[in-house]
Amino acid sequence: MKIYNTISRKKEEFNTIHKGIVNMYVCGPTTYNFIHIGNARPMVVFDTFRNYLASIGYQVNYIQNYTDVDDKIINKSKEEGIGPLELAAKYIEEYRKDANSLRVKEATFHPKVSENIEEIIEFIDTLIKKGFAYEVEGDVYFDVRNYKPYGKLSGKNIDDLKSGARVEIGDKKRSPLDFALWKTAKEGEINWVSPWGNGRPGWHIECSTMSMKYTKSPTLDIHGGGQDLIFPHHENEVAQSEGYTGKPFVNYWMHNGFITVNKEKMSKSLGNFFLVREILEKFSGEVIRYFILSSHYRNPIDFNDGALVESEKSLTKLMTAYNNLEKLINDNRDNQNDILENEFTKIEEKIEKALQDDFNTALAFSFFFDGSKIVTKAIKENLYNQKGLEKAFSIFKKYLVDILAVLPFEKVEEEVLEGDDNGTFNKVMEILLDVRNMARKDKNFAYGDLIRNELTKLDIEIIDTKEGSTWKKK
RNA sequence: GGCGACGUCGCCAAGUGGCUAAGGCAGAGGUCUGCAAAACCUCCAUCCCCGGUUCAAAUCCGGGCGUCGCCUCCA
Repeated sequence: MKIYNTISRKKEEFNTIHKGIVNMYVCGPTTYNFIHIGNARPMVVFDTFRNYLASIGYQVNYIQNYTDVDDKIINKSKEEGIGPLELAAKYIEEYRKDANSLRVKEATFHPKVSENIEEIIEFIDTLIKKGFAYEVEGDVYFDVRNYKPYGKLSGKNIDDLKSGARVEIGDKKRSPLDFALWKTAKEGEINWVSPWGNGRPGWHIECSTMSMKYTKSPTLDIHGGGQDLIFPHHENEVAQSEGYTGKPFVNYWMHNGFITVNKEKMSKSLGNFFLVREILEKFSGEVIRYFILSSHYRNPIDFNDGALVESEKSLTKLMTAYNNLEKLINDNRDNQNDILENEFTKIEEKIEKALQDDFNTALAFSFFFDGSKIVTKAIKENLYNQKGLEKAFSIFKKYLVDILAVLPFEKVEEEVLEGDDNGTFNKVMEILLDVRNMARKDKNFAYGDLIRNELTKLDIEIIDTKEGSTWKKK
């Protein structure tokens, strides 16, 4: 297994600290809003990696935090007129709904900041005692100058950073690079009692504290997140964690690329984001998941409606093959030909090779398109037997259903036409189709085609199948 | 300005030294269908530019040009 490590900028052979166990931490959401498709990428990507690692025999201890104490939450809670923790709880619920739609499974632990304050205070206190942090008027800052390797993850050096750093008016920090571990509470803000007065944790400290607590280990095997977290968030985590333990914090740093819109980064501050909630109205979660996994996780992907339409079509192709296999699986055909078994043995090897190489999910998918072709051909030409079917089906199931989790899926139902309140329109359409089919039965195709053509002009498509005729809005 | 990533068919996207440069979408042709749709089959690129290393480069090195990200909350 090879994994690209941000800190070395190379693919490295993956070895865990404890044999057979992976301790993996991925930065979770700050829960003050619905999530957008950009937030969905790390969720989907790391969920998939977790599934894969489990499939090759690791016990994966997967931790994802919920940041429920934060400036943005405090501000939003004022707007919505409810308490910050209440607001966070509400959006955690919403987050879980979206995660569920995207087939992202629960982590082993989902620790919250508000439930780990005691540990955070202990962590900060130790940093002060070790000389890595200092207190000023109720605030506590990490002293970057005292942590020499600062910058090793993001490849920056302290002097460059200093010259470009923003100095805020009234800043109490000794150096502009120092970051807050503990913030004094402003009037009326949520706060906890600490040795430095009432306040709350800074942003970075939670990840260090909770990752160590829930893995019971000073060193993580894998720490993941979006590329934009490399600096300063992850850099700061390294500093405070290694300051605290004196041991390496993370063995493999993994960072996913961005989702862009018209080649521009999607972000809340730019306002060019699409909520997962909105997209789910038009496409199923599996389609979104396929869209994300059909590029390598470190590459940028550009989001647009067309891309999802394309993803849906591609996925439909795989779905068709999967359905065909499922239908025939109990056929008990006794045939000497073992083409499916042979081909799918080879396909599985290729898939494994792809996933072993820094989780190349895009490449893995391509083998399923080849596989689908083979399935179709074998069925059509009657060149299959029970063993072959079972082999092919088990490969589809293992990877597409369980690990990549994009099958089975259902297309999101087309909405009924505007202005249709109680199904009247659907009934009218039914009548129209009945009339047309009566005409077709009488071989009066001119009438039938007239109806079809006129409806086509209204963007309504008629589809004839053996079972009957249906329609959909284009 | 500092650091980093990337540039492969009309679009998306694998491939990082050597068989015919994967796969998907779109397009073309065909099978099927009363006609359509769906499904299925077939076809469709020498890799941004220039120079170098090598028996051999999309793949390594140098130089351009271009795109994007981080350096401020952000997945």
